[in-house]
Amino acid sequence: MAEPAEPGRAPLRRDAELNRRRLLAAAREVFRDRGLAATLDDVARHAGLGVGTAYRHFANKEELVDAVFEDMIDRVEACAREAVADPDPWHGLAASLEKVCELQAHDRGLREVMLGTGKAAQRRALVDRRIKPLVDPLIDRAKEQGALRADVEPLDLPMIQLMVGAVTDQTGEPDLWRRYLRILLDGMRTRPDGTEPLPPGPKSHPL
Amino acid sequence: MAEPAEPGRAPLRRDAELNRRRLLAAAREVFRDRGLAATLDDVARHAGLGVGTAYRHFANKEELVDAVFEDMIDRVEACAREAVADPDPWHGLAASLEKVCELQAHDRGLREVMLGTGKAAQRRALVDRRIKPLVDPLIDRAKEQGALRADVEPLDLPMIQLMVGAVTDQTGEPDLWRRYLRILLDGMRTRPDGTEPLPPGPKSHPL
DNA sequence: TGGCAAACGGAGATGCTATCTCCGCTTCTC
DNA sequence: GAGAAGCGGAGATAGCATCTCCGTTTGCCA
Repeated sequence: MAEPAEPGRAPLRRDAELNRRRLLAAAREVFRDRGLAATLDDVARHAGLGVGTAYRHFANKEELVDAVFEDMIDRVEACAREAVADPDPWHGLAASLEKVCELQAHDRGLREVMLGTGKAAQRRALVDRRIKPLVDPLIDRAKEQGALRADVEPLDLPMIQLMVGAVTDQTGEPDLWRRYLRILLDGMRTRPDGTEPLPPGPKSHPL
Repeated sequence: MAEPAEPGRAPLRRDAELNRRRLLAAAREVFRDRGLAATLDDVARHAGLGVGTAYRHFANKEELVDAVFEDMIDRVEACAREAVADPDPWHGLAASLEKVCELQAHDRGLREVMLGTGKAAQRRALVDRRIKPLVDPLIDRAKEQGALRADVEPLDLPMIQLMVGAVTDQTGEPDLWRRYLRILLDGMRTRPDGTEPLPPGPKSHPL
């Protein structure tokens, strides 16, 4: 009567269902450590299964990436919500960026989804649609508070992520990003001594 | 008697010498526009020559990249020297970064050499060895001047370039980098209201 | 428990792309 | 004008990722 697996799919044999989960778990690890360029063969081996099995469950790699990516969206959104709840807008904004950057720093696959081109860009757009409504008001509040310089725009935030992600990608140092995020945050705070206005921001969506 | 071409190489037939130059010029353009991933075949076609000719002049792509890269070093160093001559240390430092970032922004091949891994990293190290002695004193002077925050380190500069390069790479917008370089520079200036100290910098050379 | 459908495994077919070679033909040079 | 130097570009070679096929194993239910 009950459906142990997702609905809309004919129920799998017990071993098949187990293997499906194994594949998803393996994919999460492999994508996290080696990025989206990993092959389905890699994932299958890491799950202790044959390639054929992988291809029975997922028609191709994209499908598997999509499946894994569901998780990522939730984790990213959770970060944003948590940070948005902060009563101090500036602190909330900074914390929000820090959270997301931290997620990215530990997960190469996530970085590639958040910063990449092609399919990755479409996925990233999906996150944006869920995150933007949460974070945009935070930006306004931080400006009213006088902490965030007035010429910062919402689209600057993904660019910050991009830059910070590049640091981790290139160096492999797991915590170095914190230093440069701090510099960027300090650069976005209003200064008592004023600043020249920022050069123009992204024309449309930057990624 | 005179050697019209570089010394140390048996003189080439006139047409061969011309083709060699054509190849170098084509390589500069192709690498600039399409990055180092372009093939020797691409370069040859762009030069209006056959692949065979390309391989007679350069044993492989690496050799060609090295040849083209000589130019790049000189241009980058020229930037640095020009900016170092600035009497105002902070302004000189900022201008120096801006110059290099501008070069990078117009040249995908240069970006890949400056920011890439593998062979590219070794080449980039070569630039560093020539640039660092010029720029390091500038950092010290800018700190003494009180404009640059004291916890900035020399190795932060290549990281800035990295981040700024990532902006251009991802967006393709040719001037967007200016905005984020400005934010980074503002983040590196000392603030009248003080700042928390920066998280630790790169352990060794970051790239 | 027997038997059959479902699922598995993994070698290898397929397709793609980049690197580099080879040799008949062309162009310079003396 | 003859011999050497250089050219062109088809195609050999190699590497790699995707996905298929089918003989074998496993779970399921009567």
